[in-house]
Amino acid sequence: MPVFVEVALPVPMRQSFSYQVNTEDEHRVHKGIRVKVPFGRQQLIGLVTDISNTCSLTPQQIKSVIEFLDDAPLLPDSLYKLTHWAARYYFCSVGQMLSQALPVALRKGAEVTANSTTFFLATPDGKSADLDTLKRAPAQRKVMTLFLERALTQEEVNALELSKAALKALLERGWIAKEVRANALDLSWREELTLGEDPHQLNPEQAIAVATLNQQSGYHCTLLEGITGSGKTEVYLALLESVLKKGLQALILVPEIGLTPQTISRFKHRFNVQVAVIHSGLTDNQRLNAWRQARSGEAAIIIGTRSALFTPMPYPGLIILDEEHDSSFKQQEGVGYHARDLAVMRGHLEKIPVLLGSATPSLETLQNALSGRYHHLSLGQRAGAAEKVRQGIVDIRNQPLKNGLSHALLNEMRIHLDAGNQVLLFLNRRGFSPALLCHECGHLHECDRCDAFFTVHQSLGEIRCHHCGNHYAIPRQCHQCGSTMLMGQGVGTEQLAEALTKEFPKYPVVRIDRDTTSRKGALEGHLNAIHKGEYKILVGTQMLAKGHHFPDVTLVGLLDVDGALFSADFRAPERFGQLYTQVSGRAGRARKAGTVLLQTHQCDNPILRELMHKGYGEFARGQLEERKQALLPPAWHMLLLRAEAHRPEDADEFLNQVAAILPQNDNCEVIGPMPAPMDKKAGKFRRQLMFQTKERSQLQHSFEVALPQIEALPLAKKCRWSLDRDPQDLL
DNA sequence: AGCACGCCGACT
DNA sequence: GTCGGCGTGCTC
Repeated sequence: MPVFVEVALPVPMRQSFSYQVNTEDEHRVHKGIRVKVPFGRQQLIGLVTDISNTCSLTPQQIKSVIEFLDDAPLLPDSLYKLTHWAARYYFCSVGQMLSQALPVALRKGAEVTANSTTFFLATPDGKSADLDTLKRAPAQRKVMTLFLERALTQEEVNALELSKAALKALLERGWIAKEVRANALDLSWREELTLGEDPHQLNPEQAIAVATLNQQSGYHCTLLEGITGSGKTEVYLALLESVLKKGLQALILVPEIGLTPQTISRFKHRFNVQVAVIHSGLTDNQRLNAWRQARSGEAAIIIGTRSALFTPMPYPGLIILDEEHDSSFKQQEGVGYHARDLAVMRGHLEKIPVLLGSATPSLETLQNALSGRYHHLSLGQRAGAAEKVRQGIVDIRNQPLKNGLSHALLNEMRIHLDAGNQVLLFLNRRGFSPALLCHECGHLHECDRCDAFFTVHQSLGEIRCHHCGNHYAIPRQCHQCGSTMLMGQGVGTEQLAEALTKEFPKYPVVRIDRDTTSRKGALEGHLNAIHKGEYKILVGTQMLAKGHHFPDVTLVGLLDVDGALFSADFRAPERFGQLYTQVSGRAGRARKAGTVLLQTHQCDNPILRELMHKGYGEFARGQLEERKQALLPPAWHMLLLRAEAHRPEDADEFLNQVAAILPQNDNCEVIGPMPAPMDKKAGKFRRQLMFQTKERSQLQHSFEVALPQIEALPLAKKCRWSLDRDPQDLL
């Protein structure tokens, strides 16, 4: 009987591919192993997802497996299940999901386990050599000094970026030698755990949290809500200790920006165990190495960003996701999976506890905590927002603005700068979409059919409601006061930094945003310069808010509050609340009193009032209620379809046909198609369609039925389209 | 995603 | 005359 296999390949197609297995290879076939197969004119490596004796394709269509790369499944059963679950949830193929989940090196055919490690070590000659003979070769001398301390692996040598030439010279001299040693698996940490430092004394709150969490067994998900500086990390460390003592591994996920050397060393110093670090900056081989350490069980702690979620652990014990509200946990391109949601599912499948930590929890997690699905623990909960900070609102209605800056703010800046302090200005560009605002009276143009604001589409000359699709031409006058001073566009960071340089020539300005920090190490460099006081005025986006401490900053200004509060993006107020809470905790942390100033046209805005006076907790609960009223996530479930075409009609027509396929009733609604807020990008026109349902299962079921029909539409091939389940932003 | 085929503009 | 631009189509 012939044997066929289904293979999940790393190609962006929602399907698997069938191959035949040659008779002599049949004994090598197992689910979950890697195979090399012919694919078009290329050869690819994929994972066997199924084995059967029948195949619906004709013999001419089918090709044979070229090679079997593994003897046993690559992933533990729980991760295999997680991948399948995620593929179904995000409406993609297992192959697409795996291409995110597996280290690139494994997709290129690397061995799963390293059998040997290459070491460089000092030879007896080298040890007895006189270093002074290297006086004229400082590079060699430096390298040699390192090797006299201990042997280094090839990996370490690469990571330290030692001079290749010096290394070669020393090898030729015979002072150091290369040695390949067979790997012995060292799992001693599972038998006896030693601490690198004494644990800190926990305060009563922390102790209660740790005790509560330690009582749990099997799957549990807990939200640890702890204000900035309340010592969440100390709770993590105490928890890790008890998990590691049981001989179990822990996975720690942190936001992209949070994986600093300081964070890593905090964990490394406490426990004498191997820590595998996984982040996007690693080379393919470094990443593979960390993955192997985790998979073998040698690494007791795995710490990483989003993609580290898929790291296998033979002895799983705990998953911690820090700053769970951070949007970097949601993948933005390709399969848009959310590491937080998948971490919870992984905890389920592995039967281990999951801990979500944040000072400003996402509404999704808050809802689960309030409904009892998750446990809820609090640290340092105080009434009101950060008390030590002076909060102020600058009403900028009808005020002359200089590049987005009011007189009041400029004056305050001057006071703080002249006192020798630093000033931090935030421009919340992310999630920015212009509402139509009257600069004279502060009136915001609102949709007559929804409780939502219009979004300005400068290129189309129209204003449009992104909740119902209602649209009009851009009005020339304010509907409330008749003024013609209508604003639709804000200022950018670049323009602002330029203006500030002119306004305060004595005080150097630095701009921190995606553009100025894209180069590797650029952010670190800027931050160091800020700490040294080389810059006095700091201009930036959210990037600056996260986890960085600037002890000399005493004034924080938020300029684009209106944009954040009235964006077409329904998550904008939530994000603003998180940002505001973070920066309030930032200003004047060291002995110096801090001030936070908000510029807004809406100084009576209830959201703003609530946030400033009652703090994030109350604010977030209010927001949750609003989402329920508006049938938005997390109350309802959302799937966003984006389409892009050279001709806007194609994208529109395609989405119209999709809309006709999708069910619409009391529990399901379809909104759009409508232009994406950034409707024209690189000469292509972008349109989007929202599908929302009351129940999660309903979205799953309805769309599983609709998807084959959508793919069969002739227009589906004419435009580039993609799906985003639980979208983070609609922009 | 790759990779090939295919059909139009500025260069040795 | 061709090199190369990227539109379109296919991959078990």
